[in-house]
Amino acid sequence: MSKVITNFKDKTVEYEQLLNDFKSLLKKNSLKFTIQREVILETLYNSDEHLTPESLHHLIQETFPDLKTGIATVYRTLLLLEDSNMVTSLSFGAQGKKYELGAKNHHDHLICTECGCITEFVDEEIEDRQENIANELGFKMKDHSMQIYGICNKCQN
Amino acid sequence: MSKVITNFKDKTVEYEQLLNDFKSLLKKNSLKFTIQREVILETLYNSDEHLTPESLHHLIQETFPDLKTGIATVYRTLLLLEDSNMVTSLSFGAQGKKYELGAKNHHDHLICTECGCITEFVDEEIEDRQENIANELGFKMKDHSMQIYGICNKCQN
DNA sequence: CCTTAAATTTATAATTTTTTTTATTTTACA
DNA sequence: TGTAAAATAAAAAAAATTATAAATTTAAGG
Repeated sequence: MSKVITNFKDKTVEYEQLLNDFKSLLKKNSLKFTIQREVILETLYNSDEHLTPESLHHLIQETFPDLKTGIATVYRTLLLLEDSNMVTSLSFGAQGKKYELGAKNHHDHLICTECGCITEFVDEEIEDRQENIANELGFKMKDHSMQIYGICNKCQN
Repeated sequence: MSKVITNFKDKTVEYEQLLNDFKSLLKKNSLKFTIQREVILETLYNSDEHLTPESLHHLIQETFPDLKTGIATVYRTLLLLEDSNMVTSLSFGAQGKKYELGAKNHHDHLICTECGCITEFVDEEIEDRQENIANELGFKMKDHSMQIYGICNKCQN
């Protein structure tokens, strides 16, 4: 049975975990933990939206007006996070590329082509089947993403 | 049972069909059928790659050196084709947005994160389940896309 | 097969997005 | 702390995308 996502986990604990993962990752690659990188991770975590580099940058500037974070740093950090599979990027139709935190919770997307609204869901049957398909084709699965495009309830009226 | 895509259909007949669909679409919207639009459709059809606007433009210039097709026309036409659901755009990981002909044949993607190779497949079970999920959530499904990321057979060695 | 209005095209400019550069600051660690 | 390595901001550069205008092409009717 598929269900719309709701998140019951303790946000604080979950974020600490995520932050630790990030720190380990950096250390492993002799990269440095900076306030900018933390702020980017934290902002991604606290946002329920799917963010473009630009909207993420705006959000950071609003939330942390004192820290002058450059757009280039946002790009660099997103690339880093994406390379290490901590964030995923998606491109929905005509709109540009958007990023979201992968580790936060896995889910797939229902995207309304009319209003652009996004509903997240997870479905065990599909999850299982994907694993099987990868195996069948000699593929070692790491991750996946799925989008269903259509018209949402509201826009059908 | 999922299977890797192989295409047995008569390419010529299939393309004619596609071209007719395109012409109908244009007529319905009082748009004009131009040689540039045909060339773009044809090039998309003949390519097995997933093309960026730029690579599509290059390919067209190589294949039809006499026709000076501008990059802006490629963008405009891709937008038109995308709006009318004849092509789909996808963004795989760090790479930019890529376009492929939707009507050609529907399929999902297995993407190797090591070498970037893409295997296409289709799986009835997943197709059906997606339809059901959309219905369950009051969504009128139009299209979908799915990507499985992992390491391909070759790169596992 | 002409004529004509509407749409499209090219070429170019303008805009937007992304990446690189450089001088300066920050971090990790001895 | 002191220092080397790495990261940052700011600015410039490069790349990608979109808009504009003059010229060309298309579709449709006579």
